[in-house]
Amino acid sequence: MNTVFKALNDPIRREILTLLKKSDLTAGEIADHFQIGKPTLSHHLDLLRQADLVSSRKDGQFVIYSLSTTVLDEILQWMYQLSQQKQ
Amino acid sequence: MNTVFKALNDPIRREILTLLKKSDLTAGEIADHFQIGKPTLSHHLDLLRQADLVSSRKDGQFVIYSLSTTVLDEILQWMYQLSQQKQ
DNA sequence: TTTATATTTCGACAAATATCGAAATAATTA
DNA sequence: TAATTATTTCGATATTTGTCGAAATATAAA
Repeated sequence: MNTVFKALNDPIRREILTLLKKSDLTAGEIADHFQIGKPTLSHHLDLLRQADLVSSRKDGQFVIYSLSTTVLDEILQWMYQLSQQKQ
Repeated sequence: MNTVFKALNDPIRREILTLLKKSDLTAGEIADHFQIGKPTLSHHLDLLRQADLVSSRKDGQFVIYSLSTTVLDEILQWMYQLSQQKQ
């Protein structure tokens, strides 16, 4: 839970998730969407992977990233419980 | 959105939300649940309030905190969109 | 095998963050 | 009014985080 909220606590990482929602992308393709260096992006991807918010697979010299939704569902569950009105 | 994820990115602050889900509490009552100083807790409450995740009202010399769910609902919405399978 | 491309790791640094004790503010009680 | 209680603000500090350039690793192409 900690790692997930940490991973979500950054606009670039949240934008990465939104990009990956549309389609899988290589690290380079993701980097093209932002004005930050490759090492920085690689670090962001690492944090997202640590939180199990994305998965990656190697394809030749490329690394392809995909969105993982399992953990998101857990957080959704937690937030839903909180947001329910008490009675 | 930034301030909300920032506020949620701390176990103590998330625990505070869970406590407030059960009932409204004064700053002191919240502090009693944790092994941290009053100034630190006051700071946590401030971040939660900045994110509109809690509201506060004064009652004599006490300050009573309550959970606010409006912003949680917005985040829920965002996460739900992400978690939905693409087709 | 050399060169080029894609990505990550390393080392460093500036900015942000959590924490604390002391002091300040506000309201209550003696 | 003086003393007490509840909470926040202030100033300082240690830790974490985002960022970068350079170097390392891995694969593909010439």
